[in-house]
Amino acid sequence: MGQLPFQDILQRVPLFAGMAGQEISELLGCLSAREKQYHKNEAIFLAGERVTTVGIVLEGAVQVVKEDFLGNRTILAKLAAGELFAEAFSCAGVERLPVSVFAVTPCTVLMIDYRRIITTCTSACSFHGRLIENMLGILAGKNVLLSQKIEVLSRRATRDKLIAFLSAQAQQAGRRTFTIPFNRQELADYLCVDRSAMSSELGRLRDEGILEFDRSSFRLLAENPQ
Amino acid sequence: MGQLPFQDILQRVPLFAGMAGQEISELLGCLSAREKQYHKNEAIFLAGERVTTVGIVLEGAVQVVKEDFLGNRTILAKLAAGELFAEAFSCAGVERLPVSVFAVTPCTVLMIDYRRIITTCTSACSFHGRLIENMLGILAGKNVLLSQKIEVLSRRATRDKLIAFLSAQAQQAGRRTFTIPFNRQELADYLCVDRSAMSSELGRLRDEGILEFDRSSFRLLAENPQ
DNA sequence: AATAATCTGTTGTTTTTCCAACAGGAGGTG
DNA sequence: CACCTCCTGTTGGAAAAACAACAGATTATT
Repeated sequence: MGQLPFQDILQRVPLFAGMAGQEISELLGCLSAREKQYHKNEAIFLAGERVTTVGIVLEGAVQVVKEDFLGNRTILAKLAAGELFAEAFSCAGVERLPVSVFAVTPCTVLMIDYRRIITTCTSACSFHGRLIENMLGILAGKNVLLSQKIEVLSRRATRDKLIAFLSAQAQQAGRRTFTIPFNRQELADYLCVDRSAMSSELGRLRDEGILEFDRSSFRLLAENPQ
Repeated sequence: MGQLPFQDILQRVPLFAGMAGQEISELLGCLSAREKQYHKNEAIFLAGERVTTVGIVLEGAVQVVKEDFLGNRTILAKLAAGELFAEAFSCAGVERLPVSVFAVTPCTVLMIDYRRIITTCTSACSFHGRLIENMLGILAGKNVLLSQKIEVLSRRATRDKLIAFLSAQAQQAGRRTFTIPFNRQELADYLCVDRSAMSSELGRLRDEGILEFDRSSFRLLAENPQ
């Protein structure tokens, strides 16, 4: 690897949190990490393949895409430099990749074999432990976010989705007044409901004295019975 | 620890996959795992606490519960012997537990400190590596399942939820004919829709020649354009 | 075999959501 | 300031889902 060409990016990758540039460089050698180039629109992974590698975008952007049996394509995520992909599938050892990954621009990707990550090398590389810890933390953190979203999406009514979401936000903030990281359209997308219907429902909740809001700042009013 | 009292259960815990009883016993010592007893209805973890331990149910059953700011309680999961809990929150290092865990029957729980898991002991215990690998696999597997569910729940219409779910099932089975692990009510619960409305929608899809079904076995018919 | 319990599909009514369209307000720019 | 764009709230009609209730099948139980 020698001089790290993407040092600035690599240092911001959560997988390498807590490591300095030189340490990352050593680690990458120990992991036999390989840089790969892709043309625009080229497939990085195709659904159905068996993958055992974790990908890190170093340059450009990639898209994670799912196709249903009717041929409908859904873009599940768009990843920029520094972001990880295929990590869950690799670590879980799924037989067939249920999604495809494409380069949306010409891009450079760092590929690391999952088995290299979990196999602690007895030799020098002292940061392997930290790597595994980071990986565990990343997967667990994603888990928490996904569970949180499912909890919200499990509510059938828009009203209940809003209450579930806002409750969670308040709980996270630790107080009844808080701001959300979404505008109305983004919130509607997150809740998977229609923006205008959601807006009406927010108005109704306000009229009923359950909450107050102004733009992205909210305040829950209903008294907790306990 | 000496003679493992819950050996049969421990051997079925995914976290200890690939280890024999004696090996698990050694490992538990190295991890300083502690058995704890709880009375019926006793709180094991309370929302708001900071947890750094992974729990494993050895005896009895526990419930994971979430409460929103209106005081509505939702049972997120009911866990039986052999099942893990709080692992994602511990590994992710969340500051405040967003859920509570209660004993629904008198029960015995094995508590393992997360930091003990990630810190490989240099000494004897050769299965520590496997433990970490298992943990990674568990978190990643859950990740895949949660993502799959979100993908389905993100569809607004019941029809689209059904197609997304059945497509995923077919893809997993590797063929167009497959059986699902749910009856109608369970499927409706998974999709978070009304059973009768879902049933009607299934009928409509059948009438339109998109799928065939009998009980829990399905067959997707629409020709894939590619 | 008879009975009970569960599961599934169907239907009509009520409620909710979606959709499209518009208007007021905030913020940015020339 | 005038103009533009983006964001938010509102409304009315169309569509979909929820709900309740029931009947025929299937499965389990006695």
